[in-house]
Amino acid sequence: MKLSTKGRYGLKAMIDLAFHYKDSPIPLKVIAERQQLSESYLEQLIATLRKAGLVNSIRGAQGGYMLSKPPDKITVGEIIHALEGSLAPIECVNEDSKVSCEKVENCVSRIVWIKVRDSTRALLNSISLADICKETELKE
Amino acid sequence: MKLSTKGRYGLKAMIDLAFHYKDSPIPLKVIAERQQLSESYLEQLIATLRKAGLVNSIRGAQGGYMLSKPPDKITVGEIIHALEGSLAPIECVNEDSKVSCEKVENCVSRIVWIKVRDSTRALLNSISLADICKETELKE
DNA sequence: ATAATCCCTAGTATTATACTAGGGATTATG
DNA sequence: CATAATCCCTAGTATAATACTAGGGATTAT
Repeated sequence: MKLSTKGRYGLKAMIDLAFHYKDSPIPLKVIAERQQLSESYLEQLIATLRKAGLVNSIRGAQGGYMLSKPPDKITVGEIIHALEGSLAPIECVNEDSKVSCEKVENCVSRIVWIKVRDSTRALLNSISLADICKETELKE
Repeated sequence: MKLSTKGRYGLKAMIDLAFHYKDSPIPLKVIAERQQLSESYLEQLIATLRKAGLVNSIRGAQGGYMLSKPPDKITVGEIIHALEGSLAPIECVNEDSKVSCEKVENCVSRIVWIKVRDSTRALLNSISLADICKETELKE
């Protein structure tokens, strides 16, 4: 039940962008330094986020990345879904996938995994980047 | 965020044992056949469950396994914890582990993972094997 | 005595993760 | 217009985890 570094690092990068939402485009190099992540690895993660429409990029000198929407319009759920795929804890309750198990109808444990999927999804969808920024500022 | 086969198969085996709680010791071979799982792999999983005190075993002919407590006293949370370890989605919010991140104090995303851990834990601890048996019977 | 069972350890194929490396395309700036 | 700063893309690779298989020993009902 572990999240991979894709989700972890990607979320960190997004939170970094949210904190600097007003500044404009932040080069990946800066994010990588601030969050202590490998730049070339982060490049791959942010490519995924860009394709999912969560960040915009500006190429060339003075370019960089920025959120595609204000921080209160982007949820952790969207970010994790883009990076890690479905939140389904097992394949047979993954709606994104076509693979379905023939035993679905009488699978005894299926009920449990649907509940886990839905509860995690509801929780992550309820937290926006703005919420995280707010909570973090309060602590300081 | 996927569960491994350890958790999935192990839970299936436990549910199987719960359904046959009144019958006496069920040999692993029978569980493996009913649940369509590899017997020797299941052997390793049930060893973990036994060490965690969730099942008892009887050796020799006519032996087998049985739940150590009635199905309403065993939760899915206990089973998954035994098989998969902590439910913490990332290491730094895993209380079982000694490894701690020095950046804990000002880690922006930590808050999120603590919430995920706690919500999943609460959910899984609230579901007992008896609950699953009940729900499954209702469907039939 | 035998067969049915649990119990234990070691090995192994496959896959996923977490990167690194290298080079091409675009654009602001002097 | 040259250059440096940036994004963009693909391919490779080391490590670790997963999901098993295999083989044999210990125990006990019949």
